[in-house]
Amino acid sequence: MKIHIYLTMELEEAKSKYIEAWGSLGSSWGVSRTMAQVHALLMIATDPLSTEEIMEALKISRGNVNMNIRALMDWGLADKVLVPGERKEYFKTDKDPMKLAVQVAKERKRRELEPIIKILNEIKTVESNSPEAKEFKKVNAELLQFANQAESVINLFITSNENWFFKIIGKFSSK
Amino acid sequence: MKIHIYLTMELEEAKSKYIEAWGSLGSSWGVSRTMAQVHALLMIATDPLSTEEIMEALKISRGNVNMNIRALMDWGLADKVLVPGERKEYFKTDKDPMKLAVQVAKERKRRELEPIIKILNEIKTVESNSPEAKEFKKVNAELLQFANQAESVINLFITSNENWFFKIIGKFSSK
DNA sequence: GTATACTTTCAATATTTACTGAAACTTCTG
DNA sequence: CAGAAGTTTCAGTAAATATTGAAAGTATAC
Repeated sequence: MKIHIYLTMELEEAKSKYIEAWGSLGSSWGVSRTMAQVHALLMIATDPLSTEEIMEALKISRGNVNMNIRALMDWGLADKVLVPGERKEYFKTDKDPMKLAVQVAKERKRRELEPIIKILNEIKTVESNSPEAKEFKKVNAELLQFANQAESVINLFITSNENWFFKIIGKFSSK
Repeated sequence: MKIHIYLTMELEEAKSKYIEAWGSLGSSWGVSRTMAQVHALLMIATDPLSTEEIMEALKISRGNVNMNIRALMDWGLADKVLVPGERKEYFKTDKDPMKLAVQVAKERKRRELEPIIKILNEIKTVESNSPEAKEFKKVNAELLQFANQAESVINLFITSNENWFFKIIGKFSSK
């Protein structure tokens, strides 16, 4: 029995670490800390969780859980699960990191990359007679080219199912 | 003359748009808005700029310029330029977007990906007798594998010079 | 050495962003 | 339809982050 308790503690500690790490990483994939923590919690939960369970696990308010769950659903990172006979709503997330990554790539492309490509294309039309303007256009064109290349990499990543993407990369990186 | 003025205005407008867009994109590559704006300004400047010029262009304080320039140098995104006979310091950035991207990838790998890989490896050692712990370990292992794959993609990108990376991708994405 | 021309630092402040909690709203159930 | 069980909203507040500006620090020139 003693051993059992010890193991449970260990697991709990590992879980907190996991949630904490995921939370602090959150800002790097363009997501708030709490949103990432809720996501982490869903990642490691064996079953879908209710609002109450999330509240308790992360010590955050009902409103906060609701807002962040909604944001996660908006990103396509969490789903509502309805248990027959139950009135409460439960939430789950896909546990496959690859699917998560594809989803994040998709959303960020739409939210960040596409708007800047649009602006760079608009700027392309600026008149350029002065040397200063010429230089500016050149920098702009290079950045636009780069952004387009980045977009095609992301598209490749999004459309490639499973880890086909990584297999390709693996082949080349060993050279 | 009238035309000249018009063209100048156009260019100035394009420049502001560029700086603004780059600034709002900033947060997505893990950099503050002002830091990204300073960077944008250096990107489109024909010559290295002094602290005063940056202050004036972006309407920000001396201390703010100093801090953000330092952060950019810390990221390897800006360099000090000393003009012989001049006491003032000037700053420039590399105008090649590919070099910028490599630099950002390098820094973010170090600051974000590596720490989480470290934590995931630590967590891997948790004892797992209960089914719950087994499930947790499985999720953890999958994420670790994914993180390692991501790291090798980034490494490939960092070590590949010029757009060798994109040439490879291009070959496959056309399939 | 000291006057000058700058750069750096940092406490105070402003701005932005996230969180709470309670009230309003929406089902469902008998 | 009334009440119960649950969800959503949002004004107020708390926390985190960024910015200023002035004082302290540094280097150069004379």
